Amino acid sequence: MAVTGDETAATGDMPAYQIRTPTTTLPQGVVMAASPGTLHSPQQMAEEATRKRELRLLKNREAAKECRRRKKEYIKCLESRVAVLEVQNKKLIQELETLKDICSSKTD
DNA sequence: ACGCCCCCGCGTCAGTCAAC
DNA sequence: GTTGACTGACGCGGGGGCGT
Repeated sequence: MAVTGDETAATGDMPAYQIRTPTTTLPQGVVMAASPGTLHSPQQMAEEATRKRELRLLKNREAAKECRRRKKEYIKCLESRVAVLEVQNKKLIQELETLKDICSSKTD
């Protein structure tokens, strides 16, 4: 089989594109937050909240892109597997017909 | 040229899950 | 309980095909 066949190997009921691998890398240019103990004024708190939100959106944006890429790959993989199985099915049907012919000619 | 429809990719939100 | 990663769902905008 040309397909990897690992879509159910690791997690049972989870599609391959859903298998979660830990990612700790941040997008370029992202700076981690200052520790909460260093914050003082309400303005600083608000700026920190805004910065955190922007960071979260940025990361989620990247995660969504990656998620869609994996999903497309997964679907592509399934489609090629379908193609392989269809060819295999045709061959088996053909073989069955041949065997039927042989059997019927013998009983005649 | 124009409107309409369909498809695709994107950004965002909300919910879930696992790790801590 | 909190946090971060992941993903389904939703809405939006752009591009292409098609009929008028």
